[in-house]
Amino acid sequence: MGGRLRRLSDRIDRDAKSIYEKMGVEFEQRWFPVFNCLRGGEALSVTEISDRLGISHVSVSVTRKSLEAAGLVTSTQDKSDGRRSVLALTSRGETLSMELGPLFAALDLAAADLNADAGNAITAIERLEKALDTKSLSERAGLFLKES
Amino acid sequence: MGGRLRRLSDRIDRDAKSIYEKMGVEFEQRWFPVFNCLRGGEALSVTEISDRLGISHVSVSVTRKSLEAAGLVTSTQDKSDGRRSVLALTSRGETLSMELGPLFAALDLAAADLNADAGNAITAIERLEKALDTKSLSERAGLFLKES
DNA sequence: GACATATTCGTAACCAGTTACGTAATGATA
DNA sequence: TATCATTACGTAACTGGTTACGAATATGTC
Repeated sequence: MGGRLRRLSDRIDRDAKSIYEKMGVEFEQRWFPVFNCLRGGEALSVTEISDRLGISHVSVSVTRKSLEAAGLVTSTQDKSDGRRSVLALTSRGETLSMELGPLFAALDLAAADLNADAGNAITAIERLEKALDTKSLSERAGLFLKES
Repeated sequence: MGGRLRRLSDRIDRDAKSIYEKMGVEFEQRWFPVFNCLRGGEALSVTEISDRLGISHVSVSVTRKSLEAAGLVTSTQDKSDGRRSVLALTSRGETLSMELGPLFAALDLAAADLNADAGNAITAIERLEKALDTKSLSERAGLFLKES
Protein backbone atom coordinates (compact mmCIF):
# COMPACT_ATOMS: atom_id res chain seq x y z
CA MET A 1 0.00 0.00 0.00
CA GLY A 2 2.63 2.48 1.05
CA GLY A 3 4.93 1.31 -1.70
CA ARG A 4 2.22 1.73 -4.23
CA LEU A 5 1.78 5.37 -3.35
CA ARG A 6 5.51 5.85 -3.53
CA ARG A 7 5.66 4.46 -7.04
CA LEU A 8 2.79 6.68 -8.09
CA SER A 9 4.57 9.71 -6.72
CA ASP A 10 7.82 8.72 -8.44
CA ARG A 11 5.94 8.40 -11.66
CA ILE A 12 4.44 11.88 -11.40
CA ASP A 13 7.80 13.39 -10.50
CA ARG A 14 9.49 11.72 -13.46
CA ASP A 15 6.70 12.82 -15.74
CA ALA A 16 7.06 16.43 -14.62
CA LYS A 17 10.82 16.19 -15.12
CA SER A 18 10.34 15.05 -18.69
CA ILE A 19 8.28 18.15 -19.39
CA TYR A 20 11.14 20.47 -18.48
CA GLU A 21 13.47 18.37 -20.60
CA LYS A 22 11.16 18.42 -23.59
CA MET A 23 10.87 22.18 -23.38
CA GLY A 24 14.60 22.57 -23.02
CA VAL A 25 14.22 24.47 -19.75
CA GLU A 26 16.95 24.11 -17.16
CA PHE A 27 14.72 23.55 -14.20
CA GLU A 28 14.63 20.61 -11.81
CA GLN A 29 11.31 19.34 -10.54
CA ARG A 30 12.61 19.05 -6.97
CA TRP A 31 13.18 22.82 -6.99
CA PHE A 32 9.55 23.56 -7.59
CA PRO A 33 7.98 23.69 -4.12
CA VAL A 34 10.64 25.98 -2.66
CA PHE A 35 10.97 28.02 -5.83
CA ASN A 36 7.22 28.47 -5.97
CA CYS A 37 7.15 29.76 -2.39
CA LEU A 38 9.60 32.48 -3.33
CA ARG A 39 7.86 33.52 -6.53
CA GLY A 40 6.38 36.99 -6.40
CA GLY A 41 9.30 38.39 -4.46
CA GLU A 42 8.51 37.17 -0.97
CA ALA A 43 11.58 36.53 1.21
CA LEU A 44 11.26 33.58 3.57
CA SER A 45 13.42 31.73 6.08
CA VAL A 46 14.15 28.03 5.77
CA THR A 47 11.75 27.09 8.55
CA GLU A 48 8.99 29.31 7.21
CA ILE A 49 9.24 27.49 3.91
CA SER A 50 9.33 24.05 5.47
CA ASP A 51 6.26 24.94 7.54
CA ARG A 52 4.36 26.15 4.51
CA LEU A 53 5.21 23.06 2.53
CA GLY A 54 4.76 20.67 5.41
CA ILE A 55 8.17 19.08 4.90
CA SER A 56 11.30 18.95 7.02
CA HIS A 57 13.64 21.95 7.23
CA VAL A 58 16.44 19.64 6.12
CA SER A 59 14.75 19.00 2.82
CA VAL A 60 14.38 22.75 2.26
CA SER A 61 17.99 23.24 3.26
CA VAL A 62 19.21 20.79 0.63
CA THR A 63 17.00 22.24 -2.11
CA ARG A 64 18.21 25.67 -1.17
CA LYS A 65 21.84 24.71 -1.69
CA SER A 66 21.00 23.42 -5.12
CA LEU A 67 19.02 26.56 -5.99
CA GLU A 68 21.86 28.77 -4.80
CA ALA A 69 24.36 26.79 -6.84
CA ALA A 70 22.13 27.34 -9.88
CA GLY A 71 22.14 31.07 -9.19
CA LEU A 72 18.37 31.27 -8.78
CA VAL A 73 18.21 32.04 -5.07
CA THR A 74 20.26 34.06 -2.60
CA SER A 75 20.28 33.90 1.16
CA THR A 76 21.03 36.58 3.69
CA GLN A 77 21.36 36.27 7.43
CA ASP A 78 18.48 37.89 9.26
CA LYS A 79 19.81 40.98 11.07
CA SER A 80 17.44 40.74 14.01
CA ASP A 81 17.88 36.98 14.43
CA GLY A 82 21.26 35.61 13.46
CA ARG A 83 20.01 32.05 13.35
CA ARG A 84 17.63 32.65 10.49
CA SER A 85 18.77 32.56 6.91
CA VAL A 86 16.37 34.36 4.62
CA LEU A 87 15.91 33.20 1.03
CA ALA A 88 14.80 35.17 -2.00
CA LEU A 89 14.94 34.82 -5.76
CA THR A 90 17.88 36.43 -7.54
CA SER A 91 17.12 38.54 -10.61
CA ARG A 92 17.95 35.48 -12.67
CA GLY A 93 15.49 33.56 -10.55
CA GLU A 94 12.83 36.21 -11.14
CA THR A 95 13.43 36.11 -14.87
CA LEU A 96 13.11 32.33 -14.91
CA SER A 97 9.99 32.62 -12.79
CA MET A 98 8.42 34.83 -15.46
CA GLU A 99 9.50 32.53 -18.27
CA LEU A 100 8.16 29.50 -16.51
CA GLY A 101 4.88 31.15 -15.56
CA PRO A 102 2.87 29.73 -18.47
CA LEU A 103 4.34 26.28 -17.97
CA PHE A 104 3.50 26.28 -14.28
CA ALA A 105 -0.01 27.40 -15.12
CA ALA A 106 -0.31 24.63 -17.71
CA LEU A 107 0.89 22.09 -15.16
CA ASP A 108 -1.71 23.38 -12.75
CA LEU A 109 -4.41 22.91 -15.34
CA ALA A 110 -3.03 19.49 -16.22
CA ALA A 111 -3.18 18.45 -12.57
CA ALA A 112 -6.75 19.68 -12.32
CA ASP A 113 -7.57 17.81 -15.51
CA LEU A 114 -6.01 14.65 -14.15
CA ASN A 115 -7.86 15.05 -10.89
CA ALA A 116 -11.12 15.38 -12.75
CA ASP A 117 -10.37 12.29 -14.81
CA ALA A 118 -9.60 10.38 -11.66
CA GLY A 119 -12.79 11.43 -9.91
CA ASN A 120 -11.25 13.86 -7.44
CA ALA A 121 -8.40 11.65 -6.38
CA ILE A 122 -6.71 14.60 -4.72
CA THR A 123 -9.65 15.15 -2.43
CA ALA A 124 -9.56 11.45 -1.64
CA ILE A 125 -5.89 11.70 -0.74
CA GLU A 126 -6.66 14.61 1.54
CA ARG A 127 -9.31 12.52 3.23
CA LEU A 128 -6.78 9.74 3.59
CA GLU A 129 -4.38 12.12 5.31
CA LYS A 130 -7.11 13.29 7.66
CA ALA A 131 -8.28 9.76 8.41
CA LEU A 132 -4.72 8.87 9.34
CA ASP A 133 -4.53 11.95 11.56
CA THR A 134 -7.56 10.89 13.56
CA LYS A 135 -6.60 7.23 13.86
CA SER A 136 -3.30 5.77 12.74
CA LEU A 137 -2.99 2.52 10.87
CA SER A 138 -1.35 0.87 13.85
CA GLU A 139 -4.19 1.89 16.14
CA ARG A 140 -6.70 0.45 13.72
CA ALA A 141 -4.76 -2.79 13.32
CA GLY A 142 -4.36 -3.04 17.10
CA LEU A 143 -8.11 -3.03 17.54
CA PHE A 144 -8.66 -5.79 15.01
CA LEU A 145 -5.97 -7.90 16.60
CA LYS A 146 -7.52 -7.75 20.05
CA GLU A 147 -10.87 -8.78 18.66
CA SER A 148 -9.60 -12.01 17.17
CA MET B 1 1.72 16.81 -5.82
CA GLY B 2 4.16 13.99 -6.37
CA GLY B 3 6.00 14.87 -3.20
CA ARG B 4 2.83 14.87 -1.23
CA LEU B 5 2.05 11.33 -2.23
CA ARG B 6 5.55 10.33 -1.32
CA ARG B 7 5.21 11.72 2.16
CA LEU B 8 1.91 9.96 2.62
CA SER B 9 3.49 6.68 1.58
CA ASP B 10 6.43 7.23 3.92
CA ARG B 11 4.00 7.84 6.71
CA ILE B 12 2.11 4.62 6.09
CA ASP B 13 5.35 2.65 5.88
CA ARG B 14 6.61 4.09 9.14
CA ASP B 15 3.28 3.41 10.79
CA ALA B 16 3.37 -0.22 9.69
CA LYS B 17 6.92 -0.48 10.95
CA SER B 18 5.89 0.74 14.37
CA ILE B 19 3.34 -2.05 14.60
CA TYR B 20 5.99 -4.74 14.24
CA GLU B 21 8.10 -2.97 16.81
CA LYS B 22 5.23 -2.67 19.27
CA MET B 23 4.46 -6.36 18.93
CA GLY B 24 8.10 -7.25 19.34
CA VAL B 25 8.15 -9.11 16.03
CA GLU B 26 11.37 -9.14 14.05
CA PHE B 27 9.89 -8.32 10.72
CA GLU B 28 10.69 -5.44 8.42
CA GLN B 29 7.93 -3.73 6.52
CA ARG B 30 9.96 -3.66 3.31
CA TRP B 31 10.01 -7.47 3.37
CA PHE B 32 6.26 -7.71 3.18
CA PRO B 33 5.47 -7.66 -0.55
CA VAL B 34 8.04 -10.32 -1.46
CA PHE B 35 7.40 -12.34 1.68
CA ASN B 36 3.69 -12.28 1.01
CA CYS B 37 4.20 -13.58 -2.54
CA LEU B 38 6.00 -16.61 -1.15
CA ARG B 39 3.51 -17.38 1.61
CA GLY B 40 1.64 -20.62 1.08
CA GLY B 41 4.68 -22.43 -0.24
CA GLU B 42 4.83 -21.15 -3.78
CA ALA B 43 8.34 -20.94 -5.25
CA LEU B 44 8.94 -18.01 -7.58
CA SER B 45 11.80 -16.51 -9.53
CA VAL B 46 12.96 -12.94 -9.01
CA THR B 47 11.39 -11.73 -12.23
CA GLU B 48 8.11 -13.51 -11.53
CA ILE B 49 7.89 -11.70 -8.21
CA SER B 50 8.78 -8.33 -9.67
CA ASP B 51 6.13 -8.81 -12.36
CA ARG B 52 3.48 -9.71 -9.82
CA LEU B 53 4.31 -6.75 -7.64
CA GLY B 54 4.80 -4.35 -10.52
CA ILE B 55 8.22 -3.25 -9.26
CA SER B 56 11.72 -3.59 -10.69
CA HIS B 57 13.61 -6.86 -10.42
CA VAL B 58 16.38 -4.93 -8.70
CA SER B 59 14.13 -4.03 -5.84
CA VAL B 60 13.16 -7.68 -5.42
CA SER B 61 16.79 -8.67 -5.64
CA VAL B 62 17.74 -6.37 -2.78
CA THR B 63 14.84 -7.47 -0.60
CA ARG B 64 15.73 -11.06 -1.32
CA LYS B 65 19.25 -10.60 -0.04
CA SER B 66 17.90 -9.16 3.16
CA LEU B 67 15.38 -11.98 3.56
CA GLU B 68 18.08 -14.58 2.96
CA ALA B 69 20.33 -12.93 5.50
CA ALA B 70 17.45 -13.14 7.98
CA GLY B 71 17.11 -16.84 7.24
CA LEU B 72 13.52 -16.56 6.06
CA VAL B 73 14.04 -17.32 2.38
CA THR B 74 16.28 -19.65 0.37
CA SER B 75 17.11 -19.53 -3.30
CA THR B 76 18.03 -22.34 -5.65
CA GLN B 77 19.18 -22.12 -9.21
CA ASP B 78 16.57 -23.37 -11.66
CA LYS B 79 17.82 -26.62 -13.21
CA SER B 80 16.18 -26.10 -16.58
CA ASP B 81 17.21 -22.44 -16.81
CA GLY B 82 20.44 -21.52 -15.12
CA ARG B 83 19.70 -17.82 -15.20
CA ARG B 84 16.70 -18.06 -12.94
CA SER B 85 17.06 -18.09 -9.21
CA VAL B 86 14.00 -19.51 -7.51
CA LEU B 87 12.96 -18.24 -4.10
CA ALA B 88 10.96 -20.00 -1.40
CA LEU B 89 10.35 -19.64 2.31
CA THR B 90 12.60 -21.61 4.65
CA SER B 91 10.94 -23.57 7.45
CA ARG B 92 11.71 -20.60 9.70
CA GLY B 93 10.04 -18.41 7.12
CA GLU B 94 6.99 -20.66 7.09
CA THR B 95 6.80 -20.59 10.87
CA LEU B 96 6.99 -16.81 10.91
CA SER B 97 4.37 -16.69 8.18
CA MET B 98 1.99 -18.64 10.42
CA GLU B 99 2.76 -16.48 13.44
CA LEU B 100 2.25 -13.31 11.50
CA GLY B 101 -0.96 -14.50 9.85
CA PRO B 102 -3.31 -12.78 12.33
CA LEU B 103 -1.29 -9.58 12.22
CA PHE B 104 -1.35 -9.48 8.43
CA ALA B 105 -5.09 -10.11 8.52
CA ALA B 106 -5.52 -7.29 11.05
CA LEU B 107 -3.49 -4.96 8.85
CA ASP B 108 -5.70 -5.89 5.94
CA LEU B 109 -8.79 -5.02 7.95
CA ALA B 110 -7.16 -1.83 9.16
CA ALA B 111 -6.42 -0.80 5.59
CA ALA B 112 -10.01 -1.52 4.61
CA ASP B 113 -11.18 0.47 7.62
CA LEU B 114 -8.95 3.37 6.68
CA ASN B 115 -10.15 3.21 3.12
CA ALA B 116 -13.74 3.34 4.27
CA ASP B 117 -13.00 6.31 6.54
CA ALA B 118 -11.33 8.07 3.63
CA GLY B 119 -14.23 7.50 1.27
CA ASN B 120 -12.60 4.86 -0.89
CA ALA B 121 -9.32 6.67 -1.30
CA ILE B 122 -7.71 3.52 -2.62
CA THR B 123 -10.18 3.28 -5.44
CA ALA B 124 -9.44 6.91 -6.18
CA ILE B 125 -5.74 6.16 -6.32
CA GLU B 126 -6.41 3.33 -8.72
CA ARG B 127 -8.35 5.72 -10.89
CA LEU B 128 -5.42 8.11 -10.75
CA GLU B 129 -3.08 5.39 -11.97
CA LYS B 130 -5.44 4.56 -14.81
CA ALA B 131 -5.91 8.19 -15.77
CA LEU B 132 -2.14 8.56 -15.97
CA ASP B 133 -1.95 5.45 -18.14
CA THR B 134 -4.36 6.87 -20.68
CA LYS B 135 -2.84 10.35 -20.77
CA SER B 136 0.37 11.36 -19.01
CA LEU B 137 0.75 14.57 -17.09
CA SER B 138 3.18 15.93 -19.66
CA GLU B 139 0.74 15.25 -22.49
CA ARG B 140 -1.98 17.09 -20.61
CA ALA B 141 0.28 20.02 -19.81
CA GLY B 142 1.46 20.14 -23.42
CA LEU B 143 -2.09 20.63 -24.60
CA PHE B 144 -2.76 23.50 -22.22
CA LEU B 145 0.48 25.18 -23.23
CA LYS B 146 -0.35 25.17 -26.92
CA GLU B 147 -3.74 26.70 -26.25
CA SER B 148 -2.38 29.75 -24.52
C1' DG C 1 28.07 -25.65 -34.61
C1' DA C 2 28.63 -20.61 -34.49
C1' DC C 3 27.10 -16.22 -33.86
C1' DA C 4 23.58 -12.61 -32.82
C1' DT C 5 19.96 -11.50 -29.87
C1' DA C 6 17.15 -11.75 -25.77
C1' DT C 7 16.39 -12.75 -20.93
C1' DT C 8 17.61 -13.16 -15.93
C1' DC C 9 19.81 -11.28 -12.43
C1' DG C 10 23.28 -8.56 -9.80
C1' DT C 11 26.16 -4.33 -8.59
C1' DA C 12 26.70 0.55 -8.52
C1' DA C 13 25.15 5.06 -8.55
C1' DC C 14 21.36 8.13 -7.91
C1' DC C 15 16.93 10.47 -5.96
C1' DA C 16 14.00 13.02 -2.81
C1' DG C 17 12.70 12.51 1.13
C1' DT C 18 13.58 11.16 6.16
C1' DT C 19 15.74 10.81 11.28
C1' DA C 20 19.59 11.63 14.40
C1' DC C 21 22.57 14.65 16.04
C1' DG C 22 25.52 18.81 16.55
C1' DT C 23 26.19 23.86 16.60
C1' DA C 24 25.13 28.57 17.00
C1' DA C 25 22.00 32.12 18.33
C1' DT C 26 18.09 33.59 21.10
C1' DG C 27 15.13 33.95 25.17
C1' DA C 28 13.91 33.23 29.95
C1' DT C 29 14.89 32.80 34.64
C1' DA C 30 17.31 32.85 38.80
C1' DT D 1 24.75 38.30 34.48
C1' DA D 2 25.18 33.29 34.26
C1' DT D 3 22.97 29.39 32.99
C1' DC D 4 19.49 26.54 30.90
C1' DA D 5 15.99 25.60 27.44
C1' DT D 6 14.49 26.44 22.89
C1' DT D 7 14.89 27.50 18.13
C1' DA D 8 17.07 27.69 13.34
C1' DC D 9 19.84 25.44 10.59
C1' DG D 10 23.33 22.18 8.74
C1' DT D 11 25.81 17.57 7.98
C1' DA D 12 25.73 12.64 7.88
C1' DA D 13 23.63 8.37 7.46
C1' DC D 14 19.67 5.82 6.04
C1' DT D 15 15.29 4.43 3.19
C1' DG D 16 13.01 2.20 -0.56
C1' DG D 17 12.60 2.81 -4.65
C1' DT D 18 14.78 3.86 -9.43
C1' DT D 19 17.99 3.69 -13.96
C1' DA D 20 22.36 2.23 -16.15
C1' DC D 21 25.18 -1.21 -17.12
C1' DG D 22 27.48 -5.72 -17.22
C1' DA D 23 27.75 -10.83 -16.89
C1' DA D 24 25.88 -15.38 -17.49
C1' DT D 25 22.70 -18.23 -19.68
C1' DA D 26 19.23 -19.39 -23.30
C1' DT D 27 17.28 -19.16 -27.85
C1' DG D 28 16.97 -18.70 -32.77
C1' DT D 29 18.95 -18.58 -37.30
C1' DC D 30 22.22 -19.42 -40.74
